[in-house]
Amino acid sequence: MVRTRIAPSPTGKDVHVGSVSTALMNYAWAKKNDGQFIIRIEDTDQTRLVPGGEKRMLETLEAIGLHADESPLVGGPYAPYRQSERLAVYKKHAEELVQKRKAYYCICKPERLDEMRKKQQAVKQIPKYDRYCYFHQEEIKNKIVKGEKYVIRLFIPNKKIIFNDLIRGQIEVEGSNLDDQIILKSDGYPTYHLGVVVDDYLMKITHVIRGEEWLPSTPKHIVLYEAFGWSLPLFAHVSLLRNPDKSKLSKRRNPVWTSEYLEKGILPEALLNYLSLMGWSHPEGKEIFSLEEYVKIFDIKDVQKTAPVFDPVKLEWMNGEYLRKLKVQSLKLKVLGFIGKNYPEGIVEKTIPLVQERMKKLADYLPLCEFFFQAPATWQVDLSGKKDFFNRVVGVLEKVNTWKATAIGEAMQKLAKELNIKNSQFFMDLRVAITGKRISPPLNESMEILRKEECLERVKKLT
RNA sequence: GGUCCCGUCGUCUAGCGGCCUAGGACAUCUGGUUUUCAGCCAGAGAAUCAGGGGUUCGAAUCCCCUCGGGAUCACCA
Repeated sequence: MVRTRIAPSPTGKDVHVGSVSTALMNYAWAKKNDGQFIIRIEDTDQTRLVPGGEKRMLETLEAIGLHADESPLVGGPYAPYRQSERLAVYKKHAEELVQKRKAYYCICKPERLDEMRKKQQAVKQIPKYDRYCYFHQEEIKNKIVKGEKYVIRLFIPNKKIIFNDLIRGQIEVEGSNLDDQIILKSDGYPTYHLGVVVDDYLMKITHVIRGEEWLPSTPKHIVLYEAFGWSLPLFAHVSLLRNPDKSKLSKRRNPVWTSEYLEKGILPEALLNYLSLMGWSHPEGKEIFSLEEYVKIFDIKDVQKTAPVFDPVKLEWMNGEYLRKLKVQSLKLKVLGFIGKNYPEGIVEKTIPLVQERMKKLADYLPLCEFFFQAPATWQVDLSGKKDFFNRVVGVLEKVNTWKATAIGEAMQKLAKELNIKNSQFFMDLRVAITGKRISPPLNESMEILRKEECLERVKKLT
């Protein structure tokens, strides 16, 4: 049975797209193998919690279609799925390690540790705890009994730690390069290291697929697994999404919160499709495919080691492809949902065919179609000297009886010829008169939708 | 700085010792369609496969070194 998980921390306003990227792989791997995909909230840092962050995160994940089989929302056999509700579990396990002499109490003050680190760095040594408390455990225990605050540290043995990564192969690290990690904080909360290891084990996670940033701490986790006497899950460390300057994707260079993309009218399907192409490619070279298809053919072993640059331009291209494939009815509903209920459905529906292939994201609709709902108040071209011209236009338009795009077009073409004005010039002036803009959906069709009276009114305004 | 990871067009990638005078996609540029903008169609430029050494009849593909980039070193995750 395959069980995967993502373990986000609610320390931001929403899910990071990078998290969605690894979530997608976890989801795909679980589903491909008829397993379960789990969401566990790692909220053990009380100082960095963002109110509402967890809720938004879970909602967004759900909204884009990455449904969890077990999570704080849907529950599951290993509940609770929120670490702050599992404190007793971690404490018990930490104490167990102390009993086994694999971990020890420490009451060293942060000031002393800081000073020590500074000294070590000054002589270019690896900053490491000096194990003072390890060598004075009995004395320390007495102080703790009397109420002294303490943490629990993991004892890192002096030996080579070797593990296999599904994506990167065998990785070796010397234990002597590692610091004795704090696994239980003085506030009783576990640190990440204890939390993940205990929960991944108890929740029977088989594949730990997570960001590359965790690679350096994986040896510490291995030590923990060994200290508990537990067998290891399989590890797969996925490369981090990058900014154009190759640094880790950050809000300075790109929107990083998933909701920021959804709010621009990027479709969840397109986002997932694009993200799936970061560090992985379809065996047939296809670029557009469904989540369902991805799940079927995804394989961890095909995941690339290099860290990809996240390209919002290609994302938008792909989103445009998705938009163009939609049925008018379905695009209409999406546009309506996006722009709000104040716009008349009938007109939105009629305008969709005119703009569908011009849109890259839902947010492109309104700038293109605003004029259908509101007469222009400003004009992108100065039309003040063209009163005579517009008078002629009004005269001809008034005589158009069947108000259809073709009839309007023919009448206007004829007038252009009569006036000896180039089509491009003629229609640009008319376009700006009707829409206010130099760029618009096809004019004749737009005028048809707008109705005769409305068009006449707009043109007359310029006479 | 220590440790670990990575290195094919601007970007995402294909490539798994001969099919590579390195393929596709986005972006860019040119032409066509045209009443603007898109879209669509056709085409172009763009990678000494980071560099240097090996191994081999043969290397983008295997090995070594150098360089470059990134991640990480907290009572943060």
